[in-house]
Amino acid sequence: MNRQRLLCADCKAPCLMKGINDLEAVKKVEEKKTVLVCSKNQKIFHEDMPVNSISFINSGIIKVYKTGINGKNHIIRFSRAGDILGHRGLNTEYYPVSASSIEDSSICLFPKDFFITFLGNHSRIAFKLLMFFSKELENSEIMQFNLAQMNVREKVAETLLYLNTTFGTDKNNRLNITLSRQDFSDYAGTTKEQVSKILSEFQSENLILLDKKDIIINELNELKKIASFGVHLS
Amino acid sequence: MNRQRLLCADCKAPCLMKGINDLEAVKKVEEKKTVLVCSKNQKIFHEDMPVNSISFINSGIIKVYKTGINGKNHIIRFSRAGDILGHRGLNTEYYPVSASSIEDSSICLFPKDFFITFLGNHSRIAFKLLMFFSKELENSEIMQFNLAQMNVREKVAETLLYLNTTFGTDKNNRLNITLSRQDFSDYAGTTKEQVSKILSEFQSENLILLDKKDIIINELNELKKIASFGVHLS
DNA sequence: ACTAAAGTATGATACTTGTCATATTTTAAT
DNA sequence: ATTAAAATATGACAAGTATCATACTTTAGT
Repeated sequence: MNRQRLLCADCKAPCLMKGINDLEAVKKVEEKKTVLVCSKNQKIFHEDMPVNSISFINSGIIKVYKTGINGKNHIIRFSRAGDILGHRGLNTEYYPVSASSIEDSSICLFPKDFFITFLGNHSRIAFKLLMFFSKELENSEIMQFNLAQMNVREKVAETLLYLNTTFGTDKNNRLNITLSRQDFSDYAGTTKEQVSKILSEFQSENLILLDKKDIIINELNELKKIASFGVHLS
Repeated sequence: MNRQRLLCADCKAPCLMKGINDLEAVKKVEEKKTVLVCSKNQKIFHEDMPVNSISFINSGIIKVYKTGINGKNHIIRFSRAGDILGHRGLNTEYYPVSASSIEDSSICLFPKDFFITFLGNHSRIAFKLLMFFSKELENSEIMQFNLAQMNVREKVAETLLYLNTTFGTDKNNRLNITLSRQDFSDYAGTTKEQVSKILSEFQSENLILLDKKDIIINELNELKKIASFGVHLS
């Protein structure tokens, strides 16, 4: 792991700290930072753990979820480079959700107290964060709507659209994220068997192509039609 | 309507502007305020309307919802005196949700531009707002979880708990809010018929009592048990 | 007080979805 | 390369839920 890459000043991830021209401040931020490098399937934090830091993802993909019964979790979002992590710990002593890596990842941690003080001294960043929260809330409310009103086929189509928008595809329309059926269903709001069935269905309709663990999107517009009445995440 | 009651300085609603000791600022806020008095079932704003103001509810109850198909909406929340309304318009040009009064209500509107400038000049209030958004996000994610994982009986129990916590009851345990079966189901994430059936079921189990449009909560603890595996809104 | 309209309750039915069982494929370790 | 373990696919079935039809109750307007 190249430690050099994780200096705030050179960081390529679009984290919230970005855009501070005050080099003095960047240096202070740098000093307070801890870098966590973790492999696939590591737990970053768990519900009811005390919140000590607010973090930004430097690389990798993290799932944020609530643990349900019988190992059936509900995944709130998949976060990637530049995304903030644990921000909901701002107003609570204990995490209300869990987070695990689904790929090898590196994460920059800032002590919560420092982060809050920093916000107090940088109102532009505080405002940026406020706008970010507002956007997050919008997405969450869209998720509510979709979970409440879509049938399984629509939910699976909508999840494909979400993954396509959030992680994109390579030049061959291959999704830049690989999920287990379980993770897919925990996000979509159904079961792993239903996801298997519907994805096979989509494949037989030539909307997608299943290649090992990868998914290739053939007919984005058709998928959009299927999830058409839903509101889409952005 | 007593216009006097709606002076910011005397306002009893716990709105976000509260707690500013700077009387000069309060006066400025006062000047920018428009008061909207509306009767039951009035639309306050609708999806895709341009956002001109951020508001606080002075009295009454407002439902905030997304319109779905066949008149089946999804209600995001019921807001009451002191709650902020249209705050999601902070980062968007157009409202992502609709809002309607379900009781006679009065609402204080502040121009969006003024509100944003005001936040810039009062970082403590901006921070309060940030914490509020964080809390809202938490509640929304809990809703996601419940919509994804609860069965109908659990959803109905959970909705009763939500109404009980949010609006409370009078001394006879009569809920301080009256909803149509349709609104109830639009919040719970099911149909009006299912709500009728489950509420009847709860009544026959002596957990609640249905009295005209009112609901009397007899066994709060039993309802909590039914929704036990769910995470509860606070 | 009467009447029409709206809202609610409830049973029957059909459809959707989750669960279970099993076969097949993929992955990872030796 | 071989084998065991894990993940996935798929069909059969059961359970849960939505829809529809209809009766009943409540509300609001005359």
